[in-house]
Amino acid sequence: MAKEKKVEQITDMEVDFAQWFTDVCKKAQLIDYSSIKGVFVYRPYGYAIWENIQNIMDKEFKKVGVENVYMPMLIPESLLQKEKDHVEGFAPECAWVTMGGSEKLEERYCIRPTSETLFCEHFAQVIQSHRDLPMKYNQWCSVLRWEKTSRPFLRHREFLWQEGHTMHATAEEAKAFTEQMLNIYADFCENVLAMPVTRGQKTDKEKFNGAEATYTIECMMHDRKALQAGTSHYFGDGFAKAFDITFTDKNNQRVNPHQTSWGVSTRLIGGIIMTHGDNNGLVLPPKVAPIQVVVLPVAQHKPGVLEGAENLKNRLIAAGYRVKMDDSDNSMGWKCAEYEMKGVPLRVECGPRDLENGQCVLVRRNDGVKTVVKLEELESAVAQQLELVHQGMYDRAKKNLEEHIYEAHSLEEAKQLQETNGGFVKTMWCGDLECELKMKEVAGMSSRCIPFAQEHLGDTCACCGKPASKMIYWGVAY
RNA sequence: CCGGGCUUAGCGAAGUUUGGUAUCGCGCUUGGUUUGGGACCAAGAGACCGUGGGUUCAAGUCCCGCAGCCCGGACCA
Repeated sequence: MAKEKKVEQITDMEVDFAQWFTDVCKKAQLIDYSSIKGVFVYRPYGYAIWENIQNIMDKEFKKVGVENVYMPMLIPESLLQKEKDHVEGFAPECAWVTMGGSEKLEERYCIRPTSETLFCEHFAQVIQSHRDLPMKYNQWCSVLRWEKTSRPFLRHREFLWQEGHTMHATAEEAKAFTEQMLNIYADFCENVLAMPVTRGQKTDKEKFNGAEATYTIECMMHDRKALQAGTSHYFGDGFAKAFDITFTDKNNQRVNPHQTSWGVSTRLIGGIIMTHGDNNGLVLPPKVAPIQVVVLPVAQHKPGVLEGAENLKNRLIAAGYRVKMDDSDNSMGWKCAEYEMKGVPLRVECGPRDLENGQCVLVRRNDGVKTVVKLEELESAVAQQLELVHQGMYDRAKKNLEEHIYEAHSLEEAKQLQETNGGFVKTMWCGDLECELKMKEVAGMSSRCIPFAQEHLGDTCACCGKPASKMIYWGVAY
């Protein structure tokens, strides 16, 4: 049976989840290590996933009026230091350019860890009037943060991302836009990546340096650890004041605009791997899979088989799918295992017996289910099966998320639940940093978010017993 | 950044204790037989043993530094 068959060379996830993850990244040819710690090579198959993410997401950005720009990679130290909280947060992990050719530079330049300061410098130049607002910019680029530990996709020193930066005339409009972008991320994760998310707000401890509020989408991986998949920040006018960004409003008053920023990174690919993968390898969501359908001719030396398979391939390409046909000399078993490891959502098998009967066999990657279809119904059957793959993946991930959210009313109970089950532990929380630190110390969990969908679990904080009105999710995070 | 383990062909390993001709499996190349779940036979190619020093007649093996990888911890929007 397809489902039980194991791909050799990949460590079982039940044995060692971290090793399984590394094996999948390497064997599915997503990524390669370079000679510098934390700096990775994105191989064609891995980069293609990112390109598909970019294409789909970029269209969503443009629907809400966002324009793409490109900012410099270098930030002068003096510019970086203009906003106090911001520089304090990022200084420890900045990398610096100190030499230009053989000359020592007068001022050192930081390689961007994020580009708020560059955008602000530019906004100060180009914003004059309320008629210039809102200004909604985004850039696709890489950033550099000198992390102490690194893992493929989850924590790189250099990683690919997009960072959106917008300026608005009023606080209300900026706040609303912050939430709108978070919802775009959340919908993208669910509808495109089949990854269910929890939407909520970060605590002050976890929020972005310099932000007034940070909103987040949190996902649960197959090993029940949490992954922050995207964030959207409301800045108020803090940066605008620090960078002297002003505009003349309708009443001819000079005032500061209100700002947002929001980003997702190639960490999303890590999320895909750990949400959907299994012991046979990668399982890719159909909408971003570099190969959506692989056509495998069976007994291809027999007359007519190769032509028949080629015909199916061409029809699917014409129908708009990303298709590959493998007519190499490798055995059928080898090919099946290969494309399972690479997570191709749908396999089309086409052999002499199938062609005689005017049919082919579709096999879903996520659950191994085989469907025999008439050749004339190929296009509609593929569309239907890909939809079922997406839905099956989403349902499984949703079940994993929902079944591993536990309710606790004390630190001890939270610790117990985390140790036995993993997942999210939800409690009431008074809002004090002390209690957040205590939870980390006692139960090893950080706060993940204060969900928008609040529940009333009681009247007192699970950590200190004082009155509490907020419900919060805790978890062990990547 | 702290502690532990590791680095030998594209991949996975043996060889390191006791210094003395670099070994095995998979993969790769060529030819042939195969092909409905990782096929088989035959002949080949492929390694400055992570890197820089040192000890020695002689270093994959012993000593010192550095880099990278993995596992914990701390740190991390």
